[in-house]
Amino acid sequence: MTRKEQKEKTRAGLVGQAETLFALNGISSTTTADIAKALKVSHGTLFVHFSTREDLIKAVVDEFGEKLSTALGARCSSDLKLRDLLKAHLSVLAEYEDFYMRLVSESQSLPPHIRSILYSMNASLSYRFYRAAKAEMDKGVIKKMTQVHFFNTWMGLVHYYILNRDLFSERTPILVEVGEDLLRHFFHLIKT
Amino acid sequence: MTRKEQKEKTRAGLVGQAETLFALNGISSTTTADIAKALKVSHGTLFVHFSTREDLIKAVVDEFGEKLSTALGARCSSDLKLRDLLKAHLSVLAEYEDFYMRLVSESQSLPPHIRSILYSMNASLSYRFYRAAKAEMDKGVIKKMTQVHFFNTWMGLVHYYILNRDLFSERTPILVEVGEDLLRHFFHLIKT
Amino acid sequence: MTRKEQKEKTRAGLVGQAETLFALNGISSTTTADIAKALKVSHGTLFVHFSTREDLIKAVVDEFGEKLSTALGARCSSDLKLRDLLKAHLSVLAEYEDFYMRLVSESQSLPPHIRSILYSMNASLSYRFYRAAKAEMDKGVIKKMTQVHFFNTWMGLVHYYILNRDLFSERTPILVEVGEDLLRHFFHLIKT
Amino acid sequence: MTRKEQKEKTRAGLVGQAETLFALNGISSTTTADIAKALKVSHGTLFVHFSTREDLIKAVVDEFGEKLSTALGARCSSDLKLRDLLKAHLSVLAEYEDFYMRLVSESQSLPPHIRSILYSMNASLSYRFYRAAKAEMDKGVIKKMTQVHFFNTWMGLVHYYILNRDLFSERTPILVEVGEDLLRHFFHLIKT
DNA sequence: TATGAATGAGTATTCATTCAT
DNA sequence: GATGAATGAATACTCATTCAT
Repeated sequence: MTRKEQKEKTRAGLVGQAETLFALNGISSTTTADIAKALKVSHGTLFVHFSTREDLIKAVVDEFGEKLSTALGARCSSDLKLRDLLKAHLSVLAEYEDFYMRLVSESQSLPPHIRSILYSMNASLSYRFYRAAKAEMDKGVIKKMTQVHFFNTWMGLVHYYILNRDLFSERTPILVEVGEDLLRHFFHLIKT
Repeated sequence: MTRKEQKEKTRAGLVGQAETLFALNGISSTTTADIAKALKVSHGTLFVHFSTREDLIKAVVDEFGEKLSTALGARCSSDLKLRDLLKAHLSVLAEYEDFYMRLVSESQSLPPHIRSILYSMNASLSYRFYRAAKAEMDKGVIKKMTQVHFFNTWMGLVHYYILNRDLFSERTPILVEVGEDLLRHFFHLIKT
Repeated sequence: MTRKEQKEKTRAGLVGQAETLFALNGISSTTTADIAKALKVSHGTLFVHFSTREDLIKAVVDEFGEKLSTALGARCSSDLKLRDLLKAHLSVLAEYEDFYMRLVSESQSLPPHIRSILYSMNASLSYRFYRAAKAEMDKGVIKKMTQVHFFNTWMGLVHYYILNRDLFSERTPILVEVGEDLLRHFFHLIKT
Repeated sequence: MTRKEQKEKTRAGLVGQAETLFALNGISSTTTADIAKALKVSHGTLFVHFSTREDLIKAVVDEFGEKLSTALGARCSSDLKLRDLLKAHLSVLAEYEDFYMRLVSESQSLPPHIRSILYSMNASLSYRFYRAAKAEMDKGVIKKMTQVHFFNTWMGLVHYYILNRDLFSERTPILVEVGEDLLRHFFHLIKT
């Protein structure tokens, strides 16, 4: 039992250190040796747990997806209003902003099966947001638009702030800094 | 003179080949050797013209900024209406979409002084767009908002489509595929 | 007793799996981990039974030598005629041809004390063959020659076919394919 | 010119050192780092000249094939008698015996396109030998047999001595030690 | 005794950069 | 000024072996 626990601990440690270093220096500039060193295990140990660097990256992204979706689930009762839903989204992203930024920024250079994790995270998000938005569209409070348009507008804004954070503030997480403003602007856009 | 011309020609050739390869395979996965080979000059020659790989990247981005701004200037008389201005923007970006996508996507891993070139490209753009937008805001046709908000909304959408192009269409340039739709949606958002 | 039996069983299993994998993929490209995995025991277990990879190889070769010599013994009454003896030799080698090929092929890269096992296998073989051959030499049926010459000629031919089997047939074991022909040719050579 | 010469010199040096080390320690246990070190160039330099370890091995084997065939050509006028032809063969192999032994011994673990170099070396040899042998068969001096049988018998004997040289003498090259004896025995076998 | 997680010294290969010609 | 051979520090990955449980 202790044996399995120890293994899990090391594995989790590797994933954790990887996430930290990825967030700090970027995914592609973090080496497997860096990660092992950060956890103070031998370089070879990393490959006991992940047969490939890519495998480790996948594990990190997978875990990140879980974390994000759990955190979002915890913060959202199902009958949340649109504004609160988006606010929750921002606050969750803010919490993991450093890594999320790297993920969004480097997703192009990640293998497709890893990039697709990001996509599927967003698919369920899009659906949830639109359900809340639809209610308000029907009430005539906000403009009618398709689910894709709605989601792209929101994500476009959020990602733009994240990817260009050094343009907007030196303080981080940027989403805490500009979150209120972003939300207000978004609602200004979509209200009828 | 011929000496200087030759030198300039080689330098320009390197910049050109670099841009092509960056667009094709990404900036970080293009090696200096690839670039020299593409121009059929020796690997060492590249370092006669650029003391560092980073220097070359900077030159490429610089030149790209010029090209973009020239192309935009050529397509825009100063009294253009907002819609035509944005349409022109899209058509210029579409023309250089492959490289622009790499630039946006990898800008995080580029050194700050290169990333800042991107920013300054956008600064003048933002001003121009807002001048045209302001006219329509004053007429009450579109919602009032700050220059920054206006620009971020537009760029957020454009970049989101570019960075996730494989989500929206297999055809490229994506901005030609979805340009009309994007414009329509953007005006739907900002109209009063 | 059960303890000791279990231990012996594991040890034997390791030797068996090793032989199988050596035959299949070659000795030097089979890892200790592969072997343990094939027997479904832990990697560490292997080193409980054999303190070194080399030790295991030695055990495999030892056991193989026994097996070969037993099989040969079973097929040969002591008063066998030369032709039948050689035929028996071929049929025994054919049975274990895959591993035998690896052994002959890689023996140069094996440590001397392992290679010498091969040699001692052959020593008794040589003696046996020569005794049968001597009888026929005395009768004047086959040419007179020394034991070493006789044995080298036979083994040279056999090994040449085995080591270059892909040159002679795609079917395996090669010794079944060409055995008849080989025997006929050998007797053609040695007959007076 | 000096430039090209220098390059060729390094390349040739690498091939030469590789051959030496391959002969000394075996092909598969010689690392690219060993080879570079032996020539006192950096490890990276090796990959300027050979994009792959396999490429280098191929070059070594190719060059070896040339050398062997040249040396054989030099020693053989076309109207040589069989005995002199085989004697020449032995003396050439003796000269390069160490490497030849490794080549024969490890050919099984070499990629097919390299192994095929060995085969094609032998094909022309076989033809040459048989032409000389045929003449003597027609005269009734030696036994009639097919080209393949003739060649296999000879090569089988030669390779057997080479591969098991430590069995026959401590002195090397073994083919010098036992050459006379081998030839005499071979002719004893084939004479009518 | 068996386990299996951890080790660490390799291994081939890459690439921006240098420098003698 | 251009060349291109050489460099060497990295890089991901391998594997026999060890050792605490």
